[in-house]
Amino acid sequence: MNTFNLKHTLESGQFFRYDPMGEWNYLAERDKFFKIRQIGKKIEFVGTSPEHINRLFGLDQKYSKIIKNLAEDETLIPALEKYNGLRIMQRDPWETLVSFQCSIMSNIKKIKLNLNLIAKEFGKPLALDSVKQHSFPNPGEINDLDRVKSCATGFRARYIHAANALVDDKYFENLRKKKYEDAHSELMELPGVAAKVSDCICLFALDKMQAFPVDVWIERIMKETYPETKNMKNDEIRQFAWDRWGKNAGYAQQFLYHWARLKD
DNA sequence: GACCAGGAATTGG
DNA sequence: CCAATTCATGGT
Repeated sequence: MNTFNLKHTLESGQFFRYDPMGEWNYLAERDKFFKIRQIGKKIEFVGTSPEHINRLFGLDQKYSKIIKNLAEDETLIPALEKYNGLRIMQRDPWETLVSFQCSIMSNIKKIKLNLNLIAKEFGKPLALDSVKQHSFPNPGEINDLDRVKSCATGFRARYIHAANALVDDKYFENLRKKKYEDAHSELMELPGVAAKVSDCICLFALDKMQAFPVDVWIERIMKETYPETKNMKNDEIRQFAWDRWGKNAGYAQQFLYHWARLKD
């Protein structure tokens, strides 16, 4: 198997409903609830299929090729080495959409709280070993604005509630087939989805590996690392990223993000 | 570029 | 303990 580091991957702001318990990590996404651990190079999991694991953690990507390509940019090398094995996940698009609608003016801890409350409020009970969880509701099932508000979502509740009525799983499968630019702009038609949130969905759920979400962390680290971006606006930073890293821009972003958040 | 958004977490009393 | 303040971030 290619290089994979479970810890780096889970802790890099792509996935929220996971709980470490001893060596194991319990993960919930949509109707799946499973546990996974990594000991040395060995990955073990219970509660889902190898296909799902390969897909979710991007284990079928040409990782060494991507890293080798990014390493041509010398400034990335420290991050590439330190967080070797960090993968871009390929998640369920619907839960990813709601996750990043929740991310507006929020933080990882609170996003996690919001998603678990939504699952508890609208999903079905699940259990593995003696650990309890809830499935994430399907599109169309988050259909009561007051109950969405009761999940501590605040002003985001109306975004989530409105998007819930506009999409279904098929909508996302169609987006997956489209090219990045089209998928990106279509997603922005949804309430609570502007460029950044759209890029997160493209990158983490729709196989659009050139997507380059620019949040405050990326903006900061880009301007520190590449002085020529100092006065750029976010969409100019994205263009800079594509000029520099092309189709691997998404991976560059993920390493930079993790580096920016953990370096100090 | 300014303005706005709701709640959790933390601090101060 | 409760009240006040801080924190954190992206959409419009």
